[in-house]
Amino acid sequence: MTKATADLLQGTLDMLILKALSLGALHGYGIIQRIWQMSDEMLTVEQGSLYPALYRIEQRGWVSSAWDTNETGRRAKFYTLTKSGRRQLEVEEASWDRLVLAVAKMREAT
Amino acid sequence: MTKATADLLQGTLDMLILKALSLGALHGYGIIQRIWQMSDEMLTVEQGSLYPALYRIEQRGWVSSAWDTNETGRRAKFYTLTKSGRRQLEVEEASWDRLVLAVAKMREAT
DNA sequence: TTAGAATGCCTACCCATTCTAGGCATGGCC
DNA sequence: GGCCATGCCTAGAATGGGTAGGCATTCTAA
Repeated sequence: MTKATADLLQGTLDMLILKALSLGALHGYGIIQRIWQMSDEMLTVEQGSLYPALYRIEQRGWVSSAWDTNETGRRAKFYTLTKSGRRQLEVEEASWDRLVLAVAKMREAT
Repeated sequence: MTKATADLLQGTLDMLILKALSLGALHGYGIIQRIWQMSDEMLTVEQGSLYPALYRIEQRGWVSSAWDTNETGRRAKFYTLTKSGRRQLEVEEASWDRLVLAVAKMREAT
């Protein structure tokens, strides 16, 4: 997983994490890989960004976490999207869409 | 100009300012209004965000400024996009497009 | 067998940018 | 005269992502 991507914009990471978890519970390290794959290898999330973000997101009640073992038998902390998190994802996606639309309008403007 | 919009994402403001100025030189207060209009009244830029951003952008050589009088005879500081600023706008638009594309990929992913 | 890469978690600190909340001056309009 | 719009600016807070570490375990290749 080599790095070939630009930095994220501040404010997009939560949405990406929630989106990744909407496909099923996953541990932190796996979230990074899932975002990488889902985005066609365009989005790289750094561990130093992810773990604080997961903490933040859990505090807000959008995910819950539990230690478990993964398929290879290693201990890992699995995060699950909560109902509230699913709603939040919708909110953030809608807000993202509005911004993308607004910027598109700017592009068209003469 | 009532406020009916979400906050910008950190990192998008420069692009918006440069884009607004790509339609012609303008003073600060006018940039806010032009962004508001170009975006179909979706994007509100606060003065407290704009003026520091303009200072930053001028330091980087992307705009130049000069005091002048506007059409109503008031003194105002007019900003003009430089060659370097025009290039920067292209860079930021391309990077924006990449991010939008990557997020779209995330949306499609199963 | 042993070194290093990959997997997995975490923290402290830095840094950039945006917002809030003010201040100030001028001009137009009721 | 008073108020709103126009026009510029600043200080400080808050946010959140990045850099750069640390640590433990497991797998793989030399």
